[in-house]
Amino acid sequence: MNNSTQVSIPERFKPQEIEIKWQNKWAQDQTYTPDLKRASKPYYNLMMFPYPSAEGLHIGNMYAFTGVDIHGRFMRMQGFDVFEPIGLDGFGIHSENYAIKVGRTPSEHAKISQVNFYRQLHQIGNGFDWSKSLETYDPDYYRWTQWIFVEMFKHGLAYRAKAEVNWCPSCKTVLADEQVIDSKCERCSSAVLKKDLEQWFFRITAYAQRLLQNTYKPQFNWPEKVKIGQRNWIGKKEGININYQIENSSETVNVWTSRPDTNFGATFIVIAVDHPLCQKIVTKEFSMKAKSYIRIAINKPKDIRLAEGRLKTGVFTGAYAINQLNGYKMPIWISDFVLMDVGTGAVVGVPGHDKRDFEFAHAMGIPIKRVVVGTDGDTSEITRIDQVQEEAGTMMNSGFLDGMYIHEAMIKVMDYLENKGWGKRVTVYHLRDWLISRQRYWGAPIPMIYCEMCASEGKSWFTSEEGRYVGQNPKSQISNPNDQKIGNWKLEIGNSMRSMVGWYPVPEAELPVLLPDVKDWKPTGTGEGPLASVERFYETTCPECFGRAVRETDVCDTFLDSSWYYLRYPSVRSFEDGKEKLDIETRNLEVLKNQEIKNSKIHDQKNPSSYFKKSEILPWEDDVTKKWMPIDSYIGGAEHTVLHLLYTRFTWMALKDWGFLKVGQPKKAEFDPDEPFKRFFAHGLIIKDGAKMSKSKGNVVVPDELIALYGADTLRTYLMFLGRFDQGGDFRDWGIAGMHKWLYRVWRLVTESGSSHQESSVAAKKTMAKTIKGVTQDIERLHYNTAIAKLMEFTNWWMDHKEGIDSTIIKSFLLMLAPFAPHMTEELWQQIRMLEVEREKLGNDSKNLDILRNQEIKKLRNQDQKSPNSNFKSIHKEPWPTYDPKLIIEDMVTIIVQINGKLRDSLSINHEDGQIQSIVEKLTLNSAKVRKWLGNYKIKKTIFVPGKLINFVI
RNA sequence: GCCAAAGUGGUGGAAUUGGUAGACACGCAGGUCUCAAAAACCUGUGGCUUCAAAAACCGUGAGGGUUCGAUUCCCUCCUUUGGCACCA
Repeated sequence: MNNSTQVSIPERFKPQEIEIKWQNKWAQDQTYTPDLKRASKPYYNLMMFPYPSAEGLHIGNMYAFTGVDIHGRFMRMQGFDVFEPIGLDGFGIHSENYAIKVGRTPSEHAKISQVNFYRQLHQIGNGFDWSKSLETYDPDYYRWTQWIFVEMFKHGLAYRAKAEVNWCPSCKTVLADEQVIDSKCERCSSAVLKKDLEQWFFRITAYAQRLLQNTYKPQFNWPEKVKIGQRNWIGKKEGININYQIENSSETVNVWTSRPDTNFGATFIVIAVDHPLCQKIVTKEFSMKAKSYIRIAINKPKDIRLAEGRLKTGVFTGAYAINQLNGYKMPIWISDFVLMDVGTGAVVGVPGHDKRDFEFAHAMGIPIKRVVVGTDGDTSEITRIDQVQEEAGTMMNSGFLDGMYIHEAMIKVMDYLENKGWGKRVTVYHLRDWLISRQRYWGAPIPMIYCEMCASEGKSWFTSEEGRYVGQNPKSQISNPNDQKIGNWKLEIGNSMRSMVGWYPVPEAELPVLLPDVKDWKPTGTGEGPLASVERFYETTCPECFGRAVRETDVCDTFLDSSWYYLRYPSVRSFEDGKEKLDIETRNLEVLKNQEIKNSKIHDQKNPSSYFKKSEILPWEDDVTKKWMPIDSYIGGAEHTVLHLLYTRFTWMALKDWGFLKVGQPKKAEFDPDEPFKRFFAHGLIIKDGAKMSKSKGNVVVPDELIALYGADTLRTYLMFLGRFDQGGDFRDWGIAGMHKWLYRVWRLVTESGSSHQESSVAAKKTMAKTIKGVTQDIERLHYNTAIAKLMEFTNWWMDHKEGIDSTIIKSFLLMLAPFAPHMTEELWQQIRMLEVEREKLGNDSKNLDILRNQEIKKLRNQDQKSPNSNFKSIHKEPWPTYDPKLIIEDMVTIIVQINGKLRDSLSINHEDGQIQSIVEKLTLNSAKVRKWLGNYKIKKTIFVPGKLINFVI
């Protein structure tokens, strides 16, 4: 450039050095550790915690966490006390299988992967509060998971019932759905069978109505598609249960239908292969055929049945049910397309108005009756599937319903059936109860004890002193103002009492039930979990009669672990200052020691009132919970938008109903305290080469190498630039270098102009004002990709106008870049601040500034990280930049000139004139271009949008 | 089959409520600097017609509609992705 030897050489951009330095500084400064008790503007920024897989954190996790972190950093700069915790959802089948594969126990493996995950989570540069991290396999955590199970039980929401599992006869073990491939075992390829097992369920259906209703409240700030997902899953349907008398029998068949309006067209009944009536009503003539059909159908795996498509099979029972409406004799069939666990396990067939019923009737030669006329007016007989009339219409061939529109007929016929005592209106839900039991090892043991002795006497916890006490005073535990919403509490208890004979929850003082270390376990061959072969685990004494008893050996579904973790974060036990969190082993020992002490006291606690006393000891601190709940923002993957969120909402509601949860109350109606999340946002997925990343496809990208090469700042910014945060993006390796180039350019622009101190030009101020406005709006909407684009636009402008940019503008720019590239911006920010301090001391003696600057940078770099710097204030705690709205108003506007809606010219005009149609019209019509296009045509119409557009219609 | 989301240059993607389609980037091409290379910087880059410029025309999965004007709203269809699945 010039001959001067004094030109300062910009400091090289060394992300690896800078990043570690600032991560340490932030930790020392506790930049991201809010005072949970004293925070004045709490903002709980929650992200879905990761499932620690074998490979470690992958780029998809990093994408999600970075997006959430940017939101958190933005809110912090808006003046909020942001709490952003992280943890590990570490129980579950994948960890268990992987551990088996590498020959470790799951807990050994968990320790290794925990170290790896936390290392990776540190290096991505998120503003995590590391003093509050948790792991679901930590006894200190699952103690409370078990406590929630116990409370579910005590409140009648946990019960046992039979449910089908996948069973591999060769491995003698239960398989998860995902371990079944083409109805064969993933490990040994033998055919998978179905097996009925007694399992634990949570009665989430008792909350179905409330879970549904809340989604319609205006405060329910979730994306529409996620709301729809929740509603469809709950799947509320109004219908009627009809009891049909079986001819020549004392039995009746009970059928639920949502279309009783078409009941005059019912010509048959179908019951499930495992319906109890199968044993009772089949006539001798048909019994052989029926038995063989049932035997084959009952073991037919689900996917084989699916592969057979809509092909309808079935057997006639020989029995008939009478349709009371018209006396029609409906043959009763048995078929595998009817499922026992849906509705009443029986269907009434109306083949004229249901395609599936038509297929069945058609295949079996059952008569088809038309009872509805659609808009096409077709009243002919229905002989082809495309004639099946499922849409709305008018009734015919339906006695007293004839001529009515179906909706009117629906009400009339339901009233009629109810009046006659033949049916009863019933609302059903697609939602089924939550299956908690897993016949596995790596999970929280279900904290229940079964006592054979008590069972033989018909006793259970519900007949114990404590159980009776709670049972008599349900209201003392439930603070639910709208009780009918959760169903009849006493009834639930009643239901549980009957099926729970012999069962006792592990006394709270004995929790946690520790998962024993097992070096080698084998399937028991009975369908029980691996713990069933660990004698020292399952052998115990009955809390009631002190006789020999056994523990439940199933473990909890991991969805239970993740249904309450956000409640634990703010109350995670802090260990002594300066001490690292205890590792699992040490903590296990600690808990064991406590348990010994507890065990010795356990049986002193026979006084029922102690139950209530103990309920004061909770997994959370009331004051902290009240301050931070409900969650301000929850962001997570779209794949969890149904199950995880539904279970979480249910757990929250239950804990709240029982009075365990003290929630912050809204001042107006800005949020709903009945819901755990004020706002939920679903981010998109990162794909690679057009497909979701998965190990089997071999397209998993690991962030470590990329961070080593480019630094976390580059990777973060690149990931956020790929596409809109709610839509995900396609990861390509070659794009990241471009992002690195840009950040380096920013580095150079800032360091090069660091020593200049001229005034900003008006143009620069305007450009920055526009940038602040745009970037702020984009970040608020989580449109990070366009926010980055706007910052890039600014740097492009900067390149051409270096002389007009002062440190105020540079600082605004760095503040906006800070959430994306937190390390680099911190470094540059601190350099500028030091320089400013020095400049104040020296006055504007520019001669020495370059030298000074280099000295300061050296100082900064070599700063002893251990010595606290009282002057330090992180860029991440600085307020977000603001702008003067007056600067946004452009002097000149561009008016688009259209003729018949096509762009023909544009006109630059000053802002005021651009608002006035007559001026714009006059100027436009003067333009030669426009005159050429108008020719001799007459202008029929002129459309004018002030400041934007004028359109002549000719 | 049902539910949800999406389809825009060679590529990833932009385009508040309908108002300049392709912002920003990647890639590519040409250039400056250099002995050379890298880095950096500059210029160009939807298609088509054209030596070029200017200009016109075509263009947001396909077809139709509403409108002065449609990537945006409506209808039909096709394709892709995710979820559920014989749900009575």
